[in-house]
Amino acid sequence: MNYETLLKQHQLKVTPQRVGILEMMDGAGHITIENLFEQIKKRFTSISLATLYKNINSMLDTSLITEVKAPRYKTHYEITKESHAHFVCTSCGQHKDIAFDMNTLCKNLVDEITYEVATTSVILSGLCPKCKILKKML
Amino acid sequence: MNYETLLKQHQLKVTPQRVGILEMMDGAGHITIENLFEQIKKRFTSISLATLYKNINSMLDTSLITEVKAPRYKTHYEITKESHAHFVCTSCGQHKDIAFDMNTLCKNLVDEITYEVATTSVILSGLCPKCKILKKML
DNA sequence: GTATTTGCAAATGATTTGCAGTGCT
DNA sequence: AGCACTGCAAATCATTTGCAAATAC
Repeated sequence: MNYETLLKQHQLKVTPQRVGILEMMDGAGHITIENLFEQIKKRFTSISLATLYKNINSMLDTSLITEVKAPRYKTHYEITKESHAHFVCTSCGQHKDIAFDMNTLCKNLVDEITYEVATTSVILSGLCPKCKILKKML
Repeated sequence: MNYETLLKQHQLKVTPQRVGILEMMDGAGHITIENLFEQIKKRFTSISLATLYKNINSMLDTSLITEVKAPRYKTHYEITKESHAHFVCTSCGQHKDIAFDMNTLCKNLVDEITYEVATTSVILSGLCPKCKILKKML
């Protein structure tokens, strides 16, 4: 993925900090502000948390990135991609993407004449395969 | 709905504050901490925000209530009920419940042998009928 | 009577803002 | 050059904690 192009497509100026944020977010899949700040400080020693928030907000405003707010967990951020569901493990906290046809869901869910669905977010939580096995061994 | 019974069923002591919180939450359908505090102060003049948070947390811990975290909106709380989706209007902020068969969704979404889905949350956002019409009139 | 809950004040955590200096196009 | 972005410090907003008095059971 070319992060510079991505930024320009969303009417945002290309700065090394922004490119770094996108690289790390993409590498992690989805990441919290806290983890993102820890990571990014390694490369940009003097980056400020305020800059991180400002950039996250600009990128949200232009829909370059998406917020994932799962019940009981800190907000995660990810580069906007195809409709998908999120699975959050209640034991290890792992977030995993799950293929999911959101368009079909919307058609079934909402009468399209009355509601106009723009964005959707599906969050499941429970036990991932690893934690399911670990729990049995206790 | 009998709030005292509901509290007892969830191993929580019955206090007037807790009953009041549940009444207001039930009346509103789903409500933010901020709005809940405004409302509840009218009846319990000296209630503290700390008490509100403590109670919200106890009720979450016992699953008496559920958190609804929609992207771009403040967290809402609701009394736990049947699986349903939420529709959030991006124009007026209205939250509306939508009937939704979550069990069927889960079966399709996740291979049940590997993942164990405990809770699900579906959030849609877009324009509600009222705002859709208003927008056309501009 | 004992354990839990309440309310207050203070602490902590998360996010935003203002402003001077710097960097992108 | 001009406007947007960065980094710092301070402000604001959200949530939690400790403790003494009050309340539930």
